[in-house]
Amino acid sequence: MTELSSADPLLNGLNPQQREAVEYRGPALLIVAGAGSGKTSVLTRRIASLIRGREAWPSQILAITFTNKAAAEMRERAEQMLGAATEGMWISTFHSSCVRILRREAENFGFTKAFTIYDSHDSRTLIKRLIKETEADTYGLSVSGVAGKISRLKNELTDVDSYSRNANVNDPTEVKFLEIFRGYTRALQAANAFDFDDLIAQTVFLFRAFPHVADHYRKQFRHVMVDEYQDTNHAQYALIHELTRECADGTPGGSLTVVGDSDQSIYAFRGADIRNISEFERDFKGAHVVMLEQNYRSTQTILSAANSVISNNFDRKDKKLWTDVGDGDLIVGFTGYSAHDEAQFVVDEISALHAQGMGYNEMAVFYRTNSQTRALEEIFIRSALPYRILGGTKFYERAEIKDVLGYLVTIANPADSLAVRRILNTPKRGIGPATETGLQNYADTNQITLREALRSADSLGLGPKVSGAIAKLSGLIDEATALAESGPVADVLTRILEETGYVDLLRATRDPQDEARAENVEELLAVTKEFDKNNPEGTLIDFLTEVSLVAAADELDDASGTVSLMTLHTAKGLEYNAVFITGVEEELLPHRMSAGEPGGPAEERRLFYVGITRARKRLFVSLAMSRAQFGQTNVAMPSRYLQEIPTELIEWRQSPGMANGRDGYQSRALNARGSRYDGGFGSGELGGWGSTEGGWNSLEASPKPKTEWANRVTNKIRDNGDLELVAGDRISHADFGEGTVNQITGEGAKRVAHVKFDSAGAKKLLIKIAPIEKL
DNA sequence: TGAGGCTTGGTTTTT
DNA sequence: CCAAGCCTCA
Repeated sequence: MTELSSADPLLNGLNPQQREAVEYRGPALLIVAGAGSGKTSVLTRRIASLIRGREAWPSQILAITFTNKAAAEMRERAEQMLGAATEGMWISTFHSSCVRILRREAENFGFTKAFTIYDSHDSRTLIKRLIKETEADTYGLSVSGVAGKISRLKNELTDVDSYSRNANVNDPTEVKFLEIFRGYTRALQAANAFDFDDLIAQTVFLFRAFPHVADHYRKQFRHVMVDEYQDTNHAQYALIHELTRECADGTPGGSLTVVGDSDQSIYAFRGADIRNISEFERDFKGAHVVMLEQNYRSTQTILSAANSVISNNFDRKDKKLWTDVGDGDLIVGFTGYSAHDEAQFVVDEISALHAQGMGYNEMAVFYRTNSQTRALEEIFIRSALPYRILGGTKFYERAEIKDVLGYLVTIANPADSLAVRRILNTPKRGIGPATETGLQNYADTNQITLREALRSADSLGLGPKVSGAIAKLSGLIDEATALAESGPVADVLTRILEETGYVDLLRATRDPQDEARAENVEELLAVTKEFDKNNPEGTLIDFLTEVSLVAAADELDDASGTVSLMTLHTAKGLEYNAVFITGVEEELLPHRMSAGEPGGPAEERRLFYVGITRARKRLFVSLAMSRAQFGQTNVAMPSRYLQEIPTELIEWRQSPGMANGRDGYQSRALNARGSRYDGGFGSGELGGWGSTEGGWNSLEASPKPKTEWANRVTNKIRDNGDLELVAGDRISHADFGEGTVNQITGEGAKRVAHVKFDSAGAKKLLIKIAPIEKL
């Protein structure tokens, strides 16, 4: 081991803990990296110091991240330090590392290196067909239920055989599920395809089944580093274990460095197991732990709020983020009357910050659920503020893109019948479901693939028109396959588009959205050209791999000059000068679905924590008093997490407890220590929030909301609380006039009156807040 | 084969 | 309320 002098530029500007994280040498190292503590910098410097100190060759480094973006960032930073010496390093995501290994080793276990990667949509399509075939829906099995269960099992490394060994054969539903699981596994194998979860799980199975193969990679990767370790699921954990295990010939496993922050674990619902990090020291005996607590991102005010919130999670290693940049501004809180009112606040503050010189791309708005974008978008558009929404429908998930990719997949992997089915009648060429079934049956009886069956269309006794169409399609595939042998991907795609007329057909329709679809396809063509340019040696398979594993078409370009809107989940790993966290309400944050689950509220708290710690300088938290959801307007309660921010750190523009505009007034109830809010929709009571002046109840005295948008929702929010209504009652509504109650549904605060109005028709009203009177 | 009506379900989702 | 998917009918 080479001693690094303290003048080493690699250690410049590092604090003692960071330095230790770079310099420590041993079999296992856990870097507990709080938000904004410079972990990427530490990780890349650690790599650089291994190379510079001649402790490792580049090819012995394996650095694993979860996202392409994180991998790209790490590679870029490593290149800045090491230049060409980074060549040969594996710096990539879990999934692409596994694909790389699987492509090399696929022939060991019944796949070819041309295998397809099924995304979750492909999986569902397949499962849907299996459910239909086995009539499993009559057993209460749904596509999403089965897909979710299969995914969970794979993440736990349970394959069909081990599942069947423990299955309860007396439970017909379980037997049915097993049948589908088996069919699904067979179909993937027959199609020479892996789903996302397989990529990890099959690599683990490969290593376990072929120790000499595993040894090869163990000997290659002497230094394994894993980022965001708190988000690893069991399969990923096992993969890391397998990679760093001792070889059969006694060669010790490589050194393992993991970086993570259990306070930022927000993917438990996807199988991430927080114990992987919290029990790291138990798993890897002699592991060394370094804690990075100094934060280089946020003001002390923001960090104090974050610390205070997260400290409410028990069962965590205590750590306190701190900074030496000073307190900065107070957090600003706002309570809107409605989601639109809240959005108006966000927009107003963004305009003000922009007027003070902050760029739009330095600001971001976070929310818990995608459906919250609607109100925000409306106000952003109306205010002409530039914005973009991250996440949402991904480019490669669009139907038109998947159609076109179906051709490329068919060419690259002829065994993939799912892809063949997709393109069979796309664009329309008269090959209907009956023909498809006929072809599939023919393929099954003759033990050939669907692709091969297309060549025998003549012997199927189909009409001349259909046979001709199949022959033409088959010819096109052959032709394009030949082209793909040597030619660039763009040429293959161009030929397909020409022969099928796909884009022209889209342009010819009257649906205005088809123009956008045509543009998307042309965008894809541009992507292939770009790929060809960047990868002169790249094959069609390489292209498809990249496409499958790149999520959103790299949405991040920070120079765009727009405000970014995204979910709290998407926000992880990002940072902005100003951050708005919206919808900080019970039922939303924590979300109603997770509030009852074990560990749910704690994970939601971490989500809030992640949101808070994204902010560098300014943090805004906002909520609405009423929120429309599923067509109904519900009373919303401030989130329990709001109370966990110390009073003195928030300046309320309009506080939840008292929104009547008296300057300087702050709800004592809101920030009072120990006054735990435990009410909810079902409780029928307002809980601890209203103790000063009745919480939401006092709102009738409020001044009119400042935005005209608020008028869209009734601004006379009142509390009819215990107003008793029964079917047959006559009522009067402020907007709809008089009517008769037909029935009452729901309970407590959620009681809904179904009213037939004399002139306004039938309406459903939330009794608690509707502006109604019993006549 | 496509349009339109009906049902259903509606957290989050790095790959 | 509202989007996606399914079914039905011309």
